[in-house]
Formats: sequence, structure tokens, C-alpha cells
Amino acid sequence: MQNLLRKQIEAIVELTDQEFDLVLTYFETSVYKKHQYLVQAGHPAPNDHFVAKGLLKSFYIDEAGKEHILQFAMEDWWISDPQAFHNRRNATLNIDCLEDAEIMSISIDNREQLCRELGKMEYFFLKKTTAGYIALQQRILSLMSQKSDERYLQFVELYPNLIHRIPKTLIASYLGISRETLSRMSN
Amino acid sequence: MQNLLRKQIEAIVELTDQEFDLVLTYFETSVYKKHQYLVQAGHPAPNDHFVAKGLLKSFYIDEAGKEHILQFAMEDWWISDPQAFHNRRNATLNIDCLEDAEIMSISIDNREQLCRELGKMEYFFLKKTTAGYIALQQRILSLMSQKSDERYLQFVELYPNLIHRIPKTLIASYLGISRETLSRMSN
DNA sequence: CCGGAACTTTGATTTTCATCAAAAAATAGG
DNA sequence: CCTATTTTTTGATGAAAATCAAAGTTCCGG
Repeated sequence: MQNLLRKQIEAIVELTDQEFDLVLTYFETSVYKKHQYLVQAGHPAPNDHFVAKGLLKSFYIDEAGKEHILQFAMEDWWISDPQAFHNRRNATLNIDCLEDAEIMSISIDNREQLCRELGKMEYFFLKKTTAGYIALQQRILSLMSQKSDERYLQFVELYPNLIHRIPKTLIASYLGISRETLSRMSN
Repeated sequence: MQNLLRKQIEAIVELTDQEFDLVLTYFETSVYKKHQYLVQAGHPAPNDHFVAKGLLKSFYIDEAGKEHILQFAMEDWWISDPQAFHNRRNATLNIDCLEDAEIMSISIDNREQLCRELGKMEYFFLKKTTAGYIALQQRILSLMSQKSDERYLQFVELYPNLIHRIPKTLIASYLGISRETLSRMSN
């Protein structure tokens, strides 16, 4: 479980047992129930969350009250309101659990402190952020250049395992289409 | 001109003159003409480009031959094909100049070397990448939750200076709408 | 200052998708 | 196991915007 985190880090930088123990001291592990919120719009959200178990979503509620899903996060993924986390602002996003979850959280202050103590962790976070940046660019391209059915097919291909864990309604919201349109698609 | 770069770095980390000189040794400065390509799909693109002067765009050509603009970059901005740059792959994007430009380029190898020599530069790149990540998330939200006219108004508000430097056709492509739709909007 | 290229506008038509409404199916919790 | 909630499907309608076509305007290089 903590091994999941260690494995992810060690895919990028080597760690001794002592170093990983140090890393762990900066995290806090908690358990959440399905439907429980980790982050709520308007409230502080100073943590980045590593998913050790379970499934979460981050989403924005627009003025019309409509929910737009920015991200799903399952095991071995990170999830946060990045703007709130990095700029120490109140959240504009919400994060809640689609399944019971086990989460390892690190505050922005702890992360910065950790990077000062263990420089290679900064390299790790840089690599991770960069990969995330590239993924977001891909998604923008997909939103701009593909029709909704192509986007859905791409999602299925990219995250075959998520299809069965997430209601179609929510996948539609992630893809930026209505649940009715998605429903009419499979045929 | 190099001062622009120094100022941007020093907004995040302090640098001595010697340190900035070191930084500069990793960059290569070139001059480009309007319409000239810095990056072409299918070719290597190992550099990240800092714009000292001028205006550029990065774009993707889809299967139908349609151009989708991912980014504009004016003075004090960076532009690259991030996937090609970070993963040392051939480009899938193109980058060319909308105006004559003066560019300071750094290769991925040089950037990694620089970060090893001067740890705080890694912090700088992390901050920059993070800010970019946040901006992309905002753009995704905008694509998902706003109508085309709202997106245009937001663009005008966000980049008032770019409106006059960039043909509307290209702004339409950036916003993910047709030039005709954008044209009908102003009225 | 002229001619050609690039860019913008306008109109007509079609496509895609959202929305509204309601029923059917699946699922979770007591 | 059964009921209430959530999720999915289906149909009808309308709105937003793409596409096609063509004319008008601006701008730049020689």
C-alpha cells in the first residue's frame, strides 16, 4: 500500500529504505467512505492526494449548477485542486470518493520541505507534473479535434479498466457530453 | 533581451551574475522570420523555446488536414512540443512564427544538466510547469463549460494585447470554433 | 500605388448535440 | 428481499455551431 507509492517514486528516482521512511513522515494516511468529500469548493485545500486504494473524482460546478469532471483518480494516481494546492487558495473544485478509499496526503508546505531535504523528490515531482501537463494538452486536442463518439472510444482505449467502475453518466461529464448522447453511442 | 529571461527566473529564484552567466551557456539564441518553422511534425524537437521577441504558435494538424492551435507564445513565454521535448520523441506538433522572432532555445539534455549544476533552476522549471498545468486545466474547464462566445470574451479579457496581433482566424482555431462562428460573434 | 494574397464577413444549409420528458433497468441499503 | 434511489435508455424537439459557397475587405511586397 505504501509500497505502491514507493514503486511509483522509484520508477523515477532510486530511494534507500531510510529515504523512503523520511518521505513517509511527510504524508498522512486516511480512509474515506464512498461519497465523502476530500475537497470542497470555497474551502482550503492544501493537500495533494495519492490514491492507495479506491476511486475519486474532481469536478467543477458551473453557474448553472452543472457538474464538469476534470479528473478521475484510481490507485497509483494523484488528485488535488492544483490551483488551491500550489497557490494556497481556497478550492474552486470539489473532490469526492466514488468508492471507499485509502489516501496518502501531503500538504504543500510538507512537499516543499521534503524537496529541500531530499532534492531528488523535486525531480520526481517535476517529472510527474510534466507528464500531467502533456496529458492535459492531449485532452485539449481531443476536445478540439474529435467528435464525442471518437472521444469516448479513445477514453475506452486509454482507460479500459475505468469503464466498469464508473457510471456512464460521469464518463459523459468527463468527456464534455450529455449522458443521453453517450447512451445513444454504444449502439 | 536576455534580461527578460533573467527577470522571469528571478521572479521565482534569486541568481547571482555568475549563476545567470552559467544559465546562459546552456541556451542558444537564434533569429527567425515570420512564417519560419521551429518545429515540424515528424521531426525531432529537442528544444524548449523562450520567446525574447516576436510571436509564435504551436498547432496540430488532424487527419482531415484541419489546424488546431494549442498555444500562442509572445515575449516572455515558452513554447515547445512538450511530448517531443520531454520524451525525446519526434514532434507531433508544429511551431512557427506569426512575427519575426528572437528565440532562446534550450535542449532537454542541457536543461537536465543545468538543473544538476544549479538545483534552484529545477525549482524554477517546476514552478513554471505547475503554472502551465493549472492554466491547461482552466482551459479544459472553459472548453467543457462555456459557449463559444463566452470563451472568446474570456480570451479577450485574458490576453487583450494578443487580440490585435493575431488574425481572428487563428484565435478561432485556438478557441476550437470556426472562423465564421467567431466572425458572427462580434455583432 | 497597384495587384495578389490573406483575412473577414455574410447567407444558406446541414450536422451534431443539448435539452426536455418519461420509462426501463440496475443497484444499494435497510 | 424489497423498495427507493441511481443510472441508463429512448423519443421528440430545438439550439448551437460546422460546413459550403461566395463576396467583400484589408494588407503587404514589389
